[in-house]
Amino acid sequence: MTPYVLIVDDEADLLTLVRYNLERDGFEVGEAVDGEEAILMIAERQPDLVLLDWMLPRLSGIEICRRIRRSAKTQNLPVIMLTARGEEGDRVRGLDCGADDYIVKPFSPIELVARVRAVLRRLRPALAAERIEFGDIVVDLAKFRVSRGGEEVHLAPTEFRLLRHFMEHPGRVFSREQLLDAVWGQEIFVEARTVDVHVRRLRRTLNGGGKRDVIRTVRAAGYALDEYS
Amino acid sequence: MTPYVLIVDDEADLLTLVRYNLERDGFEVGEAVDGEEAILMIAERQPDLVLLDWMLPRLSGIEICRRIRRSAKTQNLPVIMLTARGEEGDRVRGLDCGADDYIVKPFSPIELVARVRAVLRRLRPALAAERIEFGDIVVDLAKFRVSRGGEEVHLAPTEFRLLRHFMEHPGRVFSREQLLDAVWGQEIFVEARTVDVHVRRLRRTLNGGGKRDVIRTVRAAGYALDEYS
DNA sequence: TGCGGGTGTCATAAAACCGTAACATTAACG
DNA sequence: CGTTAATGTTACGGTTTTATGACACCCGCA
Repeated sequence: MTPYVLIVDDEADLLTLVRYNLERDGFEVGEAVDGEEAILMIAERQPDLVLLDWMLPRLSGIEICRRIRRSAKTQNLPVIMLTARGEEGDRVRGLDCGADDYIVKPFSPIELVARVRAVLRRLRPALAAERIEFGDIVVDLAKFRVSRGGEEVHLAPTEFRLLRHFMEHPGRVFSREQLLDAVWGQEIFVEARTVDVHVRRLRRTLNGGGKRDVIRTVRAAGYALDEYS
Repeated sequence: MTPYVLIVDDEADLLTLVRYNLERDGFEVGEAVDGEEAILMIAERQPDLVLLDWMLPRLSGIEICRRIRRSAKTQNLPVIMLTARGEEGDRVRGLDCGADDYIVKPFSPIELVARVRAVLRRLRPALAAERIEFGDIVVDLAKFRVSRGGEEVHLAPTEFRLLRHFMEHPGRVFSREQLLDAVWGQEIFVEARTVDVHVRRLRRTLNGGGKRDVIRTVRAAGYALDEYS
């Protein structure tokens, strides 16, 4: 199911940022702050993909990458390198040592997730699910398309993420605060009631034409995708 | 679909160069650094064509080629040999062992791609697609020509590559960063917003005469070829 | 050296989207 | 029923994102 991504970096801020964005996009995330910890964590539980900082204390990113490639168990483990701008010249070396892609810092969250997905799609097609279905609703993550009953509907970005989050956890109830965290972001400060408005908008576009309401309101608790008809 | 080419060479620089040029021209690329790895990779996933260095550690190129020809599964797998200047005398032996073509190093990227295409065209006509169609748009990769509704349109080089990239992944949404990588190249540093301008130019020439816009803007995500009318 | 297409960047216009508050409605509970 | 808290709905100003036009630079070529 949800792919497990290990991120190796010594900057706490970056770890937080990456973790946040990957989790928001439905990945499970592990963290390591240096090369040795990374090696241990990989041995303990093999990730589906490793995000590797170029410059690391103890073991350099390159060295870790080499080790990963050397071990039979992890030979095909997808690796993406993170390099600071100015180290771009090292790109060739990075790819040489067996990385599957590289990302130049600073990067946008969108780019990060896109690349992780791209690499997974290339190397672990089964993991990079690009389509979620629930009843007569289909969300295509690669094409950013949503349809209900075969009919295409247009969602604004926030509605899209909100729906996706619901569809990734069908039936589960989320409080407004949880939704704010998952869909908006943790550092963001918006009124909890704002969620109501977006749920409303989502309902309007999704239930257009008198279709059954797919979002269930749980009084004093939050909202959920409604499992039953 | 996009042909999958396996390069077998022990020089990292050459691998990178070839990969870069093939990918830029719409091929999918796999790499192996020695003969044994090549054999394993071929067994795992059969390529549509193999680029084989003559001089290789472990198993020589010739030996790999023989093995490829010996196995029933890979008997008809197209093979192109790479030979260093001075080894040309070996050409006969190379072709004897069953290679379909050979290229003398150093070679130009253009020559490489041209030969790969030529061999594919001869042996796997269906794969050497030099033409991509999408709706009423036709892109001729060999002639660098584009037409819409039978009418020829002129695209600048960048617009051409941009359109080609979209047409190779119809419907899929690409972020500006992904497009920069795929269309401009990974070493290039240009503003992400520049993509907007080229999309604009592509739209203008492609939609001339009030035709339907074929490029879909996905707010906060990127652009895609629009699949539906 | 002048010309002309091709590119990248910027400034500004236009569009889409978002958050909030205010008011309406509903559900729970006595 | 009546009260109260929670949710639904709407409208609107402000913000973010994209579209567009203009411009300067580069490069190949006459």
